[in-house]
Order: sequence, then structure tokens, then C-alpha cells
Amino acid sequence: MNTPRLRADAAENRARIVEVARAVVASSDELKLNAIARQAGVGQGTLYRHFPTREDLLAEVYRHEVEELVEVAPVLLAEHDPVTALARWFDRVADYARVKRGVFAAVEVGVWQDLSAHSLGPIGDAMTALLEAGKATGAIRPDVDARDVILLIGYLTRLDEEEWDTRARHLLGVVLDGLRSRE
Amino acid sequence: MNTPRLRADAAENRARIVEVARAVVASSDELKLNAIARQAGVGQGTLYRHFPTREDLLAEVYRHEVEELVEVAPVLLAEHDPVTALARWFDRVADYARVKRGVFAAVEVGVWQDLSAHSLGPIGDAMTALLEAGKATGAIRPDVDARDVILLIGYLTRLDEEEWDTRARHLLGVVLDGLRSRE
DNA sequence: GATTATTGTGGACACGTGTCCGTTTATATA
DNA sequence: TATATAAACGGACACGTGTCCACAATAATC
Repeated sequence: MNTPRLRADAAENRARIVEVARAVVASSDELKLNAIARQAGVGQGTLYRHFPTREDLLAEVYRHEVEELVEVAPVLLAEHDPVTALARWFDRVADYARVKRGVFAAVEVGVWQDLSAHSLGPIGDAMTALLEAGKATGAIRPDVDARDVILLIGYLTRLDEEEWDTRARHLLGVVLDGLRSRE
Repeated sequence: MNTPRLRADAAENRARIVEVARAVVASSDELKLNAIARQAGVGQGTLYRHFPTREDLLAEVYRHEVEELVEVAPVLLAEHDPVTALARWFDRVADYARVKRGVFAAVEVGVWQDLSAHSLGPIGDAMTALLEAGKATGAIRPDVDARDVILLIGYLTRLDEEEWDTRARHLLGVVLDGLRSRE
């Protein structure tokens, strides 16, 4: 399924790149592409063919985290009303984003990829599910979509450590209010 | 007042850098710092001493535009109710941001500078005035400030040309709703 | 196993950013 | 005008990004 013919050595290299990247990110949250290539014992070109942009690599590195976010969405919807579920989900995103800034980039690329295709990818679908549930009950305004939400909460990436505490959660609340229907 | 001793040649160089930068930005909206230095006939070091970051240079390049935004705020407040005034002001910002992406960076640096000092700078004051007016009538929630607004509308810089039309204005509306008091 | 088309490789290269520091130049003083 | 000193200069340098392409390895075919 996800092997549309991949040469053996290519797969090895790819795996090694991801492995090294994960290790580097885990210990420093930094990601210097050329350093990854060197440590993985491959050339720059090889790295860039496997992962054309830094975001593509981050998406792979943080795939587990993103999958967790995808999976928790329906759980939250089952337990709470749609707006609360969305709020809780925002909290999860913020938790990840705070510790590992790269997670948000991974989420971002997940929603942005396939702009041409109609698919949003799993993460986009998860966000869409949350929004649609809210629209169905009339709690969320009908004219917003997953991309809108990504754009609005993107400020999380530009917040530094010290402003995080005072602004991150607070502004998620403001955004949430903006997403609600005005009765 | 703004000349705490500045050597003659330094002033000349500074002026020439800004002049060149303005010309370059006007014709392409791009700003390659080393190219500016070369065209202005100064070394890289000189450019970086006058403008430590690219944003500082942008702030100077777009000073007129930013001043216009500062001045229009009280006018809008005189003509409209606070929320409408804020909405109109957002429109102005969006107009600038669309044509010249750098304007928003200039606004951003204007509000962010002097984080240590309590002053927000003129642009921050203008935004604050709009927000305070709204808080006074109860239309705007009391727990938001100028920095919050900058963070929220920062998505404008990450929007490309084709998504602009469908999302920029629309999301400004969403943000505005988030800023309103929930009655 | 040899041949061949194709896929993948890797490192040199061009570019932009930002820093550092030895040298130059303006200005105050005499 | 000569001198001292502090301010300003400028370009070399180190670094990270991303591209390009001659070459090498693989896997399919005979």
C-alpha cells in the first residue's frame, strides 16, 4: 500500500534518516538538515529527495504524536459536547506544541498537503470531524473549515516560552469563541 | 531628540540603506539584506549595525504606512462604534498586508518592541485605543490586549495569494467575533 | 550470470544570513 | 592644524538551506 516500489537501499536510507532525526529532535528540539544527513551517513541530496521540505521530515518524525491527535478526536466527541471536545482537543495540541514546537509543523503540513486533492489527510479529517459535530448542533459557525483553524491557532508556533503561559491557553479560548455561532 | 549623537557619515549611510531598501521593496517586495548592502555601497556589518534584524529595516521602510495606520485609528473611532472601528481598522491592515507583506512585519515589530519597557510604541497604542474603546462599551472582552490581536491576525503573513481571497477577510471576522464579549 | 533501464546517491555548489574584528574616519580637544 | 579617541566601517568568514547532476547501485529481462 505504502510501498509503490521502493528500492531496498532507498528504504534503508530513509529509515536511517528518520531514526537519526528522531534522536536529534528528542534531545534538542532542533533540526539541522545537513547535520542529519551527515549523521545518517547520506548526502544532502538523498535527504532532500526523501523529504523535500523540513516540514515533510518533521511530519514523519512526529507521526506518532499526530496519530494520537487523530485518534483522540472521536473519543473526545463521544465524551463531550462538540465545543468542549474541540476545546479539549485544542488543549492537546497546545500540550504538544509547547514541548515540541515541531509537532505543530507536522500538524500543519498534515492539513495543508494535498491542497490540490480534496483530501485533507487524517489530521485534517479529525479536525473536520470536530468542526462538523459542532456545526450539526449549531454551536459552531458553519463557515469555517480545518484550514481556517490551523491558520488561527498557528500563533502557537510564534510564542516564546515566557509568553506561553499568559497567552497560549487564553487565546485558544478567544479563537474558540470566534468559531462559535453567535446566537 | 532622535539624534543622540550620530556621526555624519553614519547618518548618510543609514539614509542610503533605507532609500535603497525602499526602492527594492517597491519593485519586488523582496528584501535580500546582502544585496541591499551592496547596492547601498556599504558593508554587511554596517547594514546590520543600523538594523540588527530584517524586521527593524522593514519597520523603517514602511514607517509611513504604519504611521497612517496609527493616525486612522482615532478617526475610525470618531466615526463608528468601537467594534465597527476595529473591523475597519483590520481591513486597512489587511489591505496593506496583501500588497506588501512586509507591512505586517513592520506592524508586528512595532507592537513587540520594548517588551521589557511598558511602552508598546505608537502602533501598539493605536491598537490599544481601539480595544479599550470597545471594552468601555462592553462590546469587546476585557481580557485581550494589543499583543493578543497581533498574534491572532498574524496568520495574514502565512497566507498565499490564492488563499487570500477566500480566507483573509473571512478570518478577520472570526477573530473579531472572538474578541467580542459574549453576552 | 550478463545486460540494461531505471532508480537512487552524494557531495560540490550557489545563495542568503548574521557575526566578528582589524582598519578607517569623523569629531572633539588643544 | 595636529592629535587622540571613540564611533563607524566593511568584508571575510562560518553556517544552514536547497539544487543539481555525474555517477553508482539495484532489479528486471534475457
